[in-house]
Amino acid sequence: MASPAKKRKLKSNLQKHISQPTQIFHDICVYIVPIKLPNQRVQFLKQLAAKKGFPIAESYSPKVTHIVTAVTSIDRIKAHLDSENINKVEVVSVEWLTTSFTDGQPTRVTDRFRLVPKKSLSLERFSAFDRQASLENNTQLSDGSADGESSLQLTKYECQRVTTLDHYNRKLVEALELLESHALLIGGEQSQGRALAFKRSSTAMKGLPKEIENVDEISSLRHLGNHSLRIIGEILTKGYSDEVEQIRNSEFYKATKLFNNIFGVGPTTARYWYDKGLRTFDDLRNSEIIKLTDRQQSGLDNYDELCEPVTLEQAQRIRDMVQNEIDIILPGTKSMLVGGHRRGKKAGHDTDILIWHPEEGKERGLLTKLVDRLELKGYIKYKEMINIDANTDEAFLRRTNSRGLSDIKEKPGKAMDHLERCFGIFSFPRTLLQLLQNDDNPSAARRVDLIVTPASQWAYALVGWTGNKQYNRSLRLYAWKELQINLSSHAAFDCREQKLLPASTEQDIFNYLKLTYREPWERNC
DNA sequence: AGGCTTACG
DNA sequence: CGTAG
DNA sequence: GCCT
Repeated sequence: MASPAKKRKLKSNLQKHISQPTQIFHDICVYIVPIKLPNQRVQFLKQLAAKKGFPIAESYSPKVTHIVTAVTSIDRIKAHLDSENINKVEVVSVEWLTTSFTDGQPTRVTDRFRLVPKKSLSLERFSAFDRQASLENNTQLSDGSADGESSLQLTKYECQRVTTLDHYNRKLVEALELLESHALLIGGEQSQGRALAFKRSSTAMKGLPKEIENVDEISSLRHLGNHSLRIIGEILTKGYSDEVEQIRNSEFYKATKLFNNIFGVGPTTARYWYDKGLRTFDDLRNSEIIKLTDRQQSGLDNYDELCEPVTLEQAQRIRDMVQNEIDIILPGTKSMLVGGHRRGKKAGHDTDILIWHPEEGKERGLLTKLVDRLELKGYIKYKEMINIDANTDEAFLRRTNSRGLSDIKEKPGKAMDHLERCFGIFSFPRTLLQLLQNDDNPSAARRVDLIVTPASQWAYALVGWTGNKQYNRSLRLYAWKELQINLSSHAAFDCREQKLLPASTEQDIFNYLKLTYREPWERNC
């Protein structure tokens, strides 16, 4: 235990300018739980407490009388303190501390400040989370506001909450997504993480049950830190963010974003071209130093048509056409729209079709035949085939093992040369309606993904290909971190039990993962 | 200070 | 490096 | 960038 004098010495540059308290409240001892509070905020509160004469404990001990926390679950506090024995201690919100500072003395603890167990949240979109959070006996911080509205809370993982296409903070989400996209374009090891953090703040905003009017409403929410809150605050107060607009209008962002929109061009290539001084598509076409890959050339050639939104009706027509073909090739084969359209999007950037046969193994060789037929009909402008062979299952288990777990004896994989996926640029005749709107062009180029799955992997393929991307990332991270389950779009492997988890429905997978089932349209993170 | 989804060409 | 949810 |  360091003495107060020693501590003050350690933090001398922080605290030397702080005046001595006029009185010290010896009958209390405050412990600030350093969870969910930015360290800066914790330090600030501690300084203020010292100044105001509030004894602060550096760690939890029996002498503590008030536990101050920004978290909303009593159980999380118990877990953090590794002690159930906090019954005689007041567990209060940060608001209690700040109110006490304002009063100049410890404020009487009322329910307004306590972490109170409460069953039903008033807002439907959080009620599903409540059920999920039954792992952590649900409690909620009462904010005591006059209108009686409950305080907001966010789950650790996006897959634990409902996120729909409709939400209340479009402007804020748009800004945060732009920052994410900018971070990706800048690139570098550091930026990947920053991009993910901005993505998480944006999905956090999508998950909120109402339009935010003041930063204070969300300042203690998970995933919203200094930077995101600053941007949000700016937009709330003056309608826009200087930082965001500066990026949006920058030459770097405009050019790299444009290049990155080309099918086959990722952030690295976009940045490389930008560094070479290129800014427009004409620059690309006229450049003698730039060599386009076949994929990129096709992406550039079809750029305008690929930018046209794919309506649900168009996607359904494409699926119908595919279904007609597979009915001929192998009767009994089924197909369905997945991707954004299954999540309820009315306009997507591509079409994803999942194909399978109820009888395991019958699907072998199907994709090659299907693509051959589509090619003969002239529907395919560009394609890439992705092969999943017998080694895949082995590879899956190898990777699983390399995450630090023991070897697996039994290898379930059996040899099957099995084409799993075809992605490319297809071309379809436009409908009469489309022709009326597009003067000359009789056909429309569309990004299409065809995915063939064995029946045994259908549920995993369905979850994976329904997405969205962020939902999948959160689901897989959650599965691994919380349950030591390795999840992919083929299977799930439980590393504790050392066994694959067979699933025939999406619900089976949610059950394995101890998650509340989410409808596809609730997975729009 | 480390981690950030997973699997394919 | 790129593709996909 | 944000969480642990």
